[in-house]
Order: sequence, then C-alpha cells, then structure tokens
Amino acid sequence: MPRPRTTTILDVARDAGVSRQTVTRALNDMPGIAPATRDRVVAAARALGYRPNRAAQSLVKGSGTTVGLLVESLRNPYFSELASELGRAAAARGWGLILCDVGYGSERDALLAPLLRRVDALVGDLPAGAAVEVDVPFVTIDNAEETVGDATVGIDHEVGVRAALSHLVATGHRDIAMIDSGTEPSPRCLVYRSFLAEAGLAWSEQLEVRVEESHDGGVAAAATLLDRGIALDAVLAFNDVLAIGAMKGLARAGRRIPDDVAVIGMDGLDVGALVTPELTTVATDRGDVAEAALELVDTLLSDRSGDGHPQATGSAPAHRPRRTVTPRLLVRASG
Amino acid sequence: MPRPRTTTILDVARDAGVSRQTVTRALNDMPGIAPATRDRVVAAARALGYRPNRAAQSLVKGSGTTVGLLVESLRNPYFSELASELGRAAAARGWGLILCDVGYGSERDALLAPLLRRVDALVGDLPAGAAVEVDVPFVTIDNAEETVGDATVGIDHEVGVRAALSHLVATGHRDIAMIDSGTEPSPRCLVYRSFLAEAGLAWSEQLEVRVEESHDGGVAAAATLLDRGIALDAVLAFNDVLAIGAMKGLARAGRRIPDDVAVIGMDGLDVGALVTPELTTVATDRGDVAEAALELVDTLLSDRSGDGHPQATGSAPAHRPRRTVTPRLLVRASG
DNA sequence: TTGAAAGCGTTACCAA
DNA sequence: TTGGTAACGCTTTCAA
Repeated sequence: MPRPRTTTILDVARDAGVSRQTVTRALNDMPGIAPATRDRVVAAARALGYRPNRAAQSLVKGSGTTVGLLVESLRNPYFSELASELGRAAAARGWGLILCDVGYGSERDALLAPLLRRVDALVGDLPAGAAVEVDVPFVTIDNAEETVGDATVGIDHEVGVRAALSHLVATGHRDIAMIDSGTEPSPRCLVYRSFLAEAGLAWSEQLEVRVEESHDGGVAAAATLLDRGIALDAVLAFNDVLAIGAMKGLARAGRRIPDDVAVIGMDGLDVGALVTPELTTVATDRGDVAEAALELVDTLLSDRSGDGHPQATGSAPAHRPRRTVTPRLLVRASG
Repeated sequence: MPRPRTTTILDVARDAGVSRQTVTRALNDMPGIAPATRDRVVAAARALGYRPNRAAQSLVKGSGTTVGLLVESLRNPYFSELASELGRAAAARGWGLILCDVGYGSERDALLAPLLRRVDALVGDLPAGAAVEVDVPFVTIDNAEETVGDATVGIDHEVGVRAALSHLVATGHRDIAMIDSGTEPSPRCLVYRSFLAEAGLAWSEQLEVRVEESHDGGVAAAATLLDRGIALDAVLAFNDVLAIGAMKGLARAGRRIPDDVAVIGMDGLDVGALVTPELTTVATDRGDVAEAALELVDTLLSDRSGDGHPQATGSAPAHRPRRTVTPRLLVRASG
C-alpha cells in the first residue's frame, strides 16, 4: 500500500525555484540567505501546506529521547501527579513523555503494542496480565514484586508505615486497623504487624481488611471493619485513595473523623487536601521519584554494552540499578 | 559535535556474518530465514546491545501521528481526566500522545519549544502569555476567546448553566451566588445573570465573586461571600475545582452543605464523588470531548491544501472547524 | 534462504 | 548567497 504522497522539501524547492538546501535555510531561520529568497521560499511552503517530516529530521539530527509512561489509569490521582512530575522532569532533559495509559480494557494489549514501539524507554508498571513484549529499558516504580523491569525506584515504606503509626500512637490511638491492598498481606502490612507487636498493641486478623485498590474499595473496607464490631479508633490505609474511600465509608456510618476514628493514608496526594477533614498522610515526593526514574532511564540508555535486558534472557537477574525515595509524615491541619 | 556512534544494524550484520537485510528479517520476525541464522543474528544483536533507531524506522515506514497535549498542569484533575481520555482515543487511532505540561514556570517557553517540535498536532490550550510559535494544527478545547487555534471543541455552557440553576431552583433555592473565574464576567456568568433575571430571582453584584481558578480560589471565594453578609442559600461555581474549594470554605465557616448552602459545580470530575457530601455538578463527557478533538485534528491533518494556519497569516480567520459537546446535569446522591 | 541496491525526507559539509 | 553531494539507519523491492 503506497503511502499517499506528501509534499516534501523538494516540492517547495521546485515551486520556489531554488534548491532544497536553500529551503532548509529559509525554513529554519539559518543565516546566509537573501531575504527575498527566504520570503519566496516561505510563501511557496505555505502555499503548498508543507510541513517537514519529523522522522527525517530526527534521523539526521539524532532523535531525541522519548520515554513512555505506563500507567493503569491517569484518572487515579497518584498516576496523574506522577505523570505531571515526569513530564516536567522529561522536558527539563529535552525528552518527550508519551502516555501509555490504555487501562484494563480487552483491547489493551492491542492498543499498547503500537505505543511501545514509539518509545526509547519505559517508566511505570506493566498492567497485570499484559501480554506485550517490552524490549526497551524499563524502570519500575514502587514495584513490590521486582520481577520485571531493568531498574527500579523504590519507596521506603518501612519508614513510612512506622512514621504513620507512630503518629497515631502519639495522638493517643490504640486500636489501629489496616486497610490493605491486594489479596496477600503487602510489605506495608507486614511492617504494620511488626510495629504493633513492638509497640505492645493488640493485633488480630480482624484488624486487617484487604480490598481492591480503589476509592470504592476503601468505602467497602470501612464498612467491613465497622461490621466486625471490633474496637477501632484509627485506620491506616495502604494509600490515600483507599484512605479517602475509608473516610467516606466512615462518614456514611455516622462516625466522626478524627474524633471517633482517625484515618491516615500514604502517598501525599493533592486530593487529600480537598476532602474534609484533610487527610493526614505519609507523603512521597513525586518530583524526587520522577527525577530518580529518569536518572535510571538515562543510565540504562547509555549502558549500550552487553545485555541490557537481563530479565529477558532468562539468566539470573544481574545488577538491578535502584534508587530509593523515603516518604515523610505530612500532617494536614484541618480547618 | 559528532554524535556518539551507536550500534547499528550493520554492526549486528558484521558480527553475525550476514547482510543487514537478514538482520532486519531476523529481528522483525519475518518469514524466509533459517532458524539457525535467526538465532545467530539475535544473539549478536543482544551481545551488542543493539536497538533499532526509531527515527529511521519511522522514516521508512511512515511515521505515525503524534499529538501533543498542552495543559497548564496535570495536577488539575480536569486536565488529568482529559489526558486519560485523549490517551485512549489516540491509542485507538494508533496515535501517540505527548505530554506538554510544563506549567507556568519561568523556563516554561524554553521547555515547551522542544516539545512542540516533536508533535504533528496540538490539543489543549496555550498557557496565557506563552511566547512560542505553534506551526502545527492546533485544536483548542472550551476556549472562550477563540483567538487561537485552527479548530475548537466547544462546550455548550448555556445549557449547562441553565441545567444547574434549574436544579437549584427546583430544590427550593432562591439566593444563588456565583463563583466565577478570571477578572471579567465569564460567558457562564452572563448566562447566570440572564437566568436569574428570567426566573425573577434577585441579582446583585454582591452575589458574584471572581477568583483564581483553583481550589484555594474557591475557599477564598466562599469566605468572601460569607463576609458580605448577604442572603445566600446556594452557590454555582464556574467549575468543580472551585466548587470543592467553596465546600471547604463553607465547612470551615461552619455552614452545612447542602442544608445551609447548596453547592453546584461544573465539569463532572471524579473528585466530586470523593468529597462529602458528594458534589452535584454539570458533567461534560470528556470521552466525547477527546474524540471530537482528535476528529478535528484528523481533519486538519488531512487538509494538506492551501493555508492550514489562517491565524498565522494575519488574514481574516477562515472557516474554523468546530464540534460542540453538551453537558448534562449529574446529581450525585450523598450516601 | 540470502544479498545487493534503491530509496524514505531531511540536514550538514564543502565548493562554487 | 547558493547548490551539489553525502550521510542518517532502516525497510523494501528485486535478484541470485
């Protein structure tokens, strides 16, 4: 299927009665061209609706780096804040950031594949169950499994969870539940258990609830906890989205926050400041995360030697570059 | 400055002892190659850390379309929802979506310029005061001034504002203020005035407050309205972000929502469902907006004839393609 | 099954 | 001030 012929620099050159290099000079504001000639070329270009072929430009100039951002959904505020920071960090390096956010639809893999062909590297996380082949450097972020990707930005949740729980204890709470994400106890949840044990606080399985990582999941989790009829004066949530869902669930049940039940989240999302009362949280600096991710991309990209993709070879994972970001407690004064 | 020599297909060919076309065949899973040869080529490519040059690929295959999304900040949930929908719509067409979100910093123009070179078209809005030249098709969204761009997606706020106000009146409200955005009465505000007049409701300048379009702006606006000591039982906000800010401002002043003062927003953002009580709003389908925007881009892109950029020529604006999306009232039951 | 040659549209370098 | 020639790295005919 022969591509429809587009107007090229040669068409402009012909119409303007000059050579193509002269067209280049005229259109790129380069020195060494007579104003009259330039005007003539510009006019011809405009008349023809000429637009330079970016691929050809990139080829000859050295194509700039393009990073793909792989996220489940930009409607999740965590990812949109991350995208915002990555966009800035990428722009600062002269890199482009392409959105690879095609959600969990059935056509996901089909939509994803072409996008992956456009990027020099990938940042984010492959949706669970995606059957696409990644053959570019891949930096994961806060990836618990660490079975995929060539490098990772870790977040020190050990510190984060302890900061959150210390805050709850310091403010007089004793019966602290945890709303966890997924089907198995997450690493954060294990830290939670350790902390309770070390602090001499009561723990039971009834204090934990595991739900889908969404607002509605948080709402449901709160209801579940209340239904259990256990003593409960505080809730630690796996992240802010769940925490805000929990706040809604508690409010619906008539519980006052934080007087009856305190809620603490993790992430430090902007949206935590919009709800009432404002959400106390363990904030991770997503600017730092973005910067660390792009540094890792840079490293992988310049590392042209040997096997850039250990995980693809089936051999034992080689050194996996890693940067770690440490969250800090963010207490938001409500009203 | 000679670019550092990267490993090309020829290096692989040399190492594998084949010609470069054979390398292409091996690496692109094309038929007509002996398995043994393929393995040898693949091994050589991996050993060299070979990665195909995308620009060269694009050049020869016909580069796919890349659209730039120009937004003030992805941290504004309106834009992140828009970005999400545009990303999907673009992926469905096999297009890429590049983020051009560099905010309002002082280096903005410097960061923006390189990004604009990578796109075939632009969707969104140029930040006020940006001094960059756009020389690709540009589709604006809900742009009041309509002085920039080659095509636009309009939103019928006339319908939206009337729907919102009708709802307030139907639910028994009479003293309806408006939190407007900007420094001059917006088009939405003019509809508000008309509606009040037609409905025989009292209007005064005291009922209007104009603030910066942000959450804090909304908080401040609520405080301002309350300070005026006017009768007030409902507030119409220019958009959801302002509305949610207003909710917080009202809550801080001890007003109950919606019993003391009802609040209604416009946009239908997801975040409206997270706050308590949930925000009633006039929702615009951002999937439709995104689809309309890309259709317009498609139109502009295929319109290779004549002057594709009327606004740049200084001549009278020619036909400006336009699609309009109509919002609908979204009443969210508050749990 | 493999290889040689011909572009793809642009910019860079050097000579006129 | 201009134009010719040579890359840029890849894919796609067409022959061998």
